[in-house]
Amino acid sequence: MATIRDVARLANVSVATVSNVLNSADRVSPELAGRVRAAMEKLSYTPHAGARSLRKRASGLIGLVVGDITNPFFSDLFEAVEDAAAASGYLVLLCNSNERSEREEAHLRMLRTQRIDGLILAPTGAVSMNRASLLAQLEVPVVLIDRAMEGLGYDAVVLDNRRAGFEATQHLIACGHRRIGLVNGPEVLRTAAERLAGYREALLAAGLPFDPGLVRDAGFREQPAEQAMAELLALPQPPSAVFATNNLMTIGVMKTLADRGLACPRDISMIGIDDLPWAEAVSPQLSAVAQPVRAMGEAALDLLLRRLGGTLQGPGTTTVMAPQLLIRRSCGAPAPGRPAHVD
Amino acid sequence: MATIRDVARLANVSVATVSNVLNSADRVSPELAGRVRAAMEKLSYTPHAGARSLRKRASGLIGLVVGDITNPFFSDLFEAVEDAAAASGYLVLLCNSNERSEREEAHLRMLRTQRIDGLILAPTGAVSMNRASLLAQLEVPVVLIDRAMEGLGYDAVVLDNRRAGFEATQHLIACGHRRIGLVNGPEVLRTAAERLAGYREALLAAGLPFDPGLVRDAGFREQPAEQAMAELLALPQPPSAVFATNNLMTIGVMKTLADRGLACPRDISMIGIDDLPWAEAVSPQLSAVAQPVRAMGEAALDLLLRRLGGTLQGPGTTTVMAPQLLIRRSCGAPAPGRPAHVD
DNA sequence: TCGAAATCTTGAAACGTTTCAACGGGCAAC
DNA sequence: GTTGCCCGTTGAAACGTTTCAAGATTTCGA
Repeated sequence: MATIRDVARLANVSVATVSNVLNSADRVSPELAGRVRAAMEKLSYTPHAGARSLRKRASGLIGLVVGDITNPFFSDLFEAVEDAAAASGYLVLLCNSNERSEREEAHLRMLRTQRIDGLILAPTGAVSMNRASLLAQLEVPVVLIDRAMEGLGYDAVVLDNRRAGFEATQHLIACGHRRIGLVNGPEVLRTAAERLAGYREALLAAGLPFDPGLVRDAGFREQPAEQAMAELLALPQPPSAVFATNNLMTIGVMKTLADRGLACPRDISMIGIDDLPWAEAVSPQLSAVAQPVRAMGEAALDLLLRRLGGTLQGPGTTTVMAPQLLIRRSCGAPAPGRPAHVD
Repeated sequence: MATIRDVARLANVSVATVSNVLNSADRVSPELAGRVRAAMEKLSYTPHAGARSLRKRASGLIGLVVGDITNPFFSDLFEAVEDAAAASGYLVLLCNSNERSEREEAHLRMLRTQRIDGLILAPTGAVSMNRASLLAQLEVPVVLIDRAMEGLGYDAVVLDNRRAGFEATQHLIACGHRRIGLVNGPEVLRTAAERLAGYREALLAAGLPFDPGLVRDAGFREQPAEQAMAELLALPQPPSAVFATNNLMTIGVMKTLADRGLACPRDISMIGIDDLPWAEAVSPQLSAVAQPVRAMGEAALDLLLRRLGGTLQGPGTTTVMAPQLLIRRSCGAPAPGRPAHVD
């Protein structure tokens, strides 16, 4: 494979000149630049990223670590981040921790040996001390997404979880429901706690009682959500609507409904947080509170780039993004501007 | 950040020795090795991948380029490849071309700059000459997945597409259908052509006529599939079942059905290629011909590693994987061992 | 006890870049 | 015609590793 020396030799210039046309093109005269570019073309020269990163002390790499790339939220996130990063000349290193913190830590180490310039992290579970120190050792800017980690001083981009919980619940109430099941994540996680708070707030605002028996912790996972939904249905007085606070649990809930032959909104209504790519492909089309994933990814990368560029300094900021209520047909209300669904 | 020199200094040995404990641990005496490891620990030393790759002429990086990471097939594939690669000490660089060949080519250049050791490629669309030469310039082993590219001599891992088409169609026929719509990809792609061939073969085997009016090219994409399904429904004599040859088109078809308020299998039956994570969460649960994605990813990586290790030599081989028919409830046949679905 | 062989350790070169100080030549000002 | 400056170009050092030949030490057999 051709090196920069080969190019220099062929173009009859010094190695430094070739490097200059690559990096600061204006420092070299048009004539030489032309010769150099021709030589590069002819040899189909491609610089060696390792060597470059060694000398420049910057790799052009950005790490993105997510819990489950199979989850549409994260794959959309990757897409958004990669697009934005490419526009700024960065390459994104995706790490999939499978929601296991050992894997996540192994990945962080890997990213350190790659000398990434910055990291976007969707932390899985709670913050161990171990992980905090791994992050610190990275010695690069870190932006948290989806879940904030307090006290570490990192920038974060998160959903307005309280509002998401509020709007979903409020919509259900507006559709006439008074007993609303909540399939939530573990309350030790801030996201789950806030979504629950929003739920309670909407109940309160409508003068409805809060019944703890209607809320279940399904760990933000699909299987437990199936189980949780089954429990809710087995209640002496089951809810007439259910609200699942993430997409995995939405699927779990739907599975249980499908198993029982129950249809929305005929038998029970439902709404979830996170839109799903196939939400409009099922009958009835699924209402949801969507996260602005793309915008979140872009915001995170923007924060990171500003830290890298030095434009942004000081303690970490938290960017809160507004959820978006998508009214479709799973809660009994007609979608705006469309005739009601006839069963 | 600590370098190998710092470690050497602290452990009071030479740089070469430190390198030896890192690479060929048995070449160094237990005592020194202990000192060195302690020093590394104390300095929390992490090697510099760039420098290493520069010297070793091997980066430990494997490229994976896919058309759409948002597609469950590809995100599952990434997961499988990453798991297997991690087990062999490789890091996977994921590139998402968004099904645009310019992006794909940009990515290939990027990967060359990174000096990847090998590439797994799910080619988008047809093979341009341009891309063939980019691949050649990589100068590393390449394994194709999902779609083979003939004449380039690369290893490939593909589904037995003919059989997938055959089994899906046969199942529909077994459920009593005689007019079966086919929402297919463009026949210029081998995968689409073969799936069509399987469809025709099943028809033939059952003594049913082949009606070209029942097959549509929806470009393997969702939107066109919606349209195609609408056309099929508008036929004077619409099909009683439809077979979509990938997951995106399955969603498109379902959307059209949902829009029309049509249910499976009550109003029309359907089956798709590619299983979907939520196939069991919808009513009725969706039958499908699944690709063994994990096994395919592992096979591809295995091929790659064997090329890298020199165990595998000579012209490229093609590994054909068997599809798996998942009978659920969207075609009217009762799932085995379960009572029929009552509507 | 000596020499040879085996084992461990190390200095130095090399990998492909970027960067920086220094150089040379042309040109304007005096 | 000299001085000084600016601009484009370059040689060489440095980045953090691995590798290899050679040096040092130990082991063993004769």
